[in-house]
Amino acid sequence: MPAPTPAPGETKARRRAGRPMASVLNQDGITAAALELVSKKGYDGLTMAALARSLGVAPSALYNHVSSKDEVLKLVEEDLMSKVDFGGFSTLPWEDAVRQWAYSYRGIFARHTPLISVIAVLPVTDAPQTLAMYEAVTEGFLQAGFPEKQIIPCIVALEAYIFGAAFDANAPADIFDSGRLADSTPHFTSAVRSLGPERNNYPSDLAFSMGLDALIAGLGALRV
Amino acid sequence: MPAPTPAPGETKARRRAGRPMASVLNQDGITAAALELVSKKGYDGLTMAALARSLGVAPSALYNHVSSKDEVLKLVEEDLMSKVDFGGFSTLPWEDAVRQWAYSYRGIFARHTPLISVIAVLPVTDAPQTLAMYEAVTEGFLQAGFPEKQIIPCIVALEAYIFGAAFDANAPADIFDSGRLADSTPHFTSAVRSLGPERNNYPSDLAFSMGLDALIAGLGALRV
DNA sequence: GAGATAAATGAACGTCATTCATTTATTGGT
DNA sequence: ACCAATAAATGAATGACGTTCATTTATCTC
Repeated sequence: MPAPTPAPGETKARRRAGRPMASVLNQDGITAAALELVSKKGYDGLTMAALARSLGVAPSALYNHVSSKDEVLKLVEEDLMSKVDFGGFSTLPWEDAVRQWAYSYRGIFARHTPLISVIAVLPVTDAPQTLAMYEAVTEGFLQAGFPEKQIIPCIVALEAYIFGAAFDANAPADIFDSGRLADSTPHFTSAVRSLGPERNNYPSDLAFSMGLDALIAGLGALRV
Repeated sequence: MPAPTPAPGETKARRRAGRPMASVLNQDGITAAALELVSKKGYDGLTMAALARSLGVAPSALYNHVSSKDEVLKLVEEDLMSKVDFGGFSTLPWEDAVRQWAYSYRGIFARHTPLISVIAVLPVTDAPQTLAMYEAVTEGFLQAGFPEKQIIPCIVALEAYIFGAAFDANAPADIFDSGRLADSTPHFTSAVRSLGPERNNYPSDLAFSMGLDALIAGLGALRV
């Protein structure tokens, strides 16, 4: 069968007459509802059915505005990106700006780790908020004196660390409990115990701060 | 109805007689089959049905040996951990050992990113391979002169970076293509272009190397 | 009004992980 | 030899879930 060409001599269908039914739905509303749903029920509660119900609509209606659940996740991601604080890059010394940005970035995505697997592999094309962040960060690096060629690798490295740390922030306090195997891992068990008199003291925040300082110092040395 | 107490005067049911049907299945076999399935079909292809079929068995039979699909993922994770190369910690200078370990760790989990969200939050209790790795790494840090209290935070920071970088390694080459919005992000777009004459040159490996060097230098300064 | 348009509906579908009553195979005790 | 106990394996069923599609509903232009 021949391809269904959309009418010869026309690149697009002519919009001749008629307007649709007044829509209750749009991408902004869907995004807001998805965010509220996630904050109340977590990502397990974010189903197309639940999303539709929270909007007072049938699940299939959503597909007139988003092509898939993955697109909903992309919309949520973009919204979160707009909340990351990169303002320091135009006002603070580079080190402080990076720290502020990294803490804000990690803080936001620590509560949205299921998005990380999506983001980390998602092209920034048509993601205005994400691009706005990258633009501001890039400018900050330029003004701090980084060679242009080093900037993207630096950002990639920092983002990798931030995403990894966001996962960490959700680890349970007893993640390093060696249990029955404590005897066979004496040095590790002792190092864990040394963190505090309380058992199972997971050092997510301390570790983030230490690693971030190391990255800032090491990458900062690339400035000319 | 009263609780079904397992017989008064006995804490456990007496094992009186009888042995089971000869089992074709066990956790090792399930793990091996899961790994092979993943390497051939990816994590989308790892379903309980496909796993059962590759073992010549009904899906429900798996549940006599694992309690859930999540447990299958844990088994796979443990197997992968045993393949991470931490041997340098007993033979190489600390910097080189960390580098070798980090590259090996990232290389393995870059092909298993769906596991990262599970691992990062999974207690190490009863995970012998994982604990063996932590023990060796801890020993390496001790011998290099790190104060005991600093070691776990250092490992946590390095692991966060490694996991984040593993995601990155799977990013498409055009992830930084700003597309139609290139005009509104001039500095960022230029920085991306500066990476090479070819468009869309994603610097995952370069970034990993740079960030790792920074972390090694920064954390290494904590030695006494 | 007539006809075009897009949004919304509700009933499906296919894929999953998981449960459960039942059957099958194996063994030790009598 | 047989019986009782045990655990493995089966197959049918369940309940989510994302998604599709023919149909209906509401709105605007001509």
